[in-house]
Amino acid sequence: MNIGEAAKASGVSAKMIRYYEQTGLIPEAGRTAAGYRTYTTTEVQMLRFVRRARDLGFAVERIAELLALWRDRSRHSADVKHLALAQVEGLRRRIREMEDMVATLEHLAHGCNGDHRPDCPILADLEGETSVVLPHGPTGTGFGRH
Amino acid sequence: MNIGEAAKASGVSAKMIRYYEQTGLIPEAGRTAAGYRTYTTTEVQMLRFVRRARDLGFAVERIAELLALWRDRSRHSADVKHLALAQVEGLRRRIREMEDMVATLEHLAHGCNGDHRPDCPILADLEGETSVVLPHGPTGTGFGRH
DNA sequence: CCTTGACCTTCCCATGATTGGAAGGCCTAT
DNA sequence: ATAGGCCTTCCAATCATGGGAAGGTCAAGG
Repeated sequence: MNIGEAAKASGVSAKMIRYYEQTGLIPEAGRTAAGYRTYTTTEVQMLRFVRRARDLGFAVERIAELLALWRDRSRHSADVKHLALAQVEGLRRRIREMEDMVATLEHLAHGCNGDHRPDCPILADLEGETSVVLPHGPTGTGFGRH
Repeated sequence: MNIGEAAKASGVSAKMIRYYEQTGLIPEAGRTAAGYRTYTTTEVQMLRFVRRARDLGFAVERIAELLALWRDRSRHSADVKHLALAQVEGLRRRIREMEDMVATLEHLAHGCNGDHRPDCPILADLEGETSVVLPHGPTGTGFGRH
């Protein structure tokens, strides 16, 4: 299977397959006499693994760790779980940050008439030194506050 | 006021002030005879505006629009409000995507023993073609789910 | 007056993941 | 044999930010 077919079968673009190979995330593919990369179904499976992990928001660096565990048949599932939960933590932190932004923006937008007049508390907040930074309140799971 | 003081007063690093000037987000600063950039309190206020908008997650491109409205004394507050609510939309969409990831990861992690044994449904999911993609519900607001 | 240290200037490079394109080689079907 | 669709490598751009080098400037103190 050449790189185009592997791309279609795995959902990873040919460009990215070469990039992953170049950066060492995946091993170098075999080559035909003409220099074309060839892929086995096992390698396509690995590419799908990478794709799926990306879809779950894992950084490529973490995916390298996941792949190492995947290949290690004497791995401890605790290590895998730890990576997954660390990822959850990171996602939740970013979600919280964005929720704070949403809360602030909605608060400001609520006070804005949204008509033809120029007066606008949103701009007033942005320009002033007394900004309304809404903290994220006691909502949520209470996880990972630090 | 030179760039270092302006940076301290606005919360925008000197590096970023030069970058914003170079990319046209902010106008070119005045210069001393020796070539040092100088900043007035008005310009520092503009930098604070930019800083605050970044804190609310606005892309620099949007901030350019916000600054244009800020400067336009015959603006319509509706335009400002529209930008703010569009930003809320964008944030909510990204939050929803990440919440989907969290839900999937937690689902998978929940099924993982997390002990010394190698068996792990997380890896099984990543490698398989039958992935458990938890969808976010029927296109609601994405609220009230976790 | 000269040195020192803290500032400033421009220029280049790196990040992370991804995409785009150019120039050239290969393969297959007509 | 030629067309077109693949493939190869290399180079550049994205977005916002930081790091650092090489060199000029300024203020304080000896």
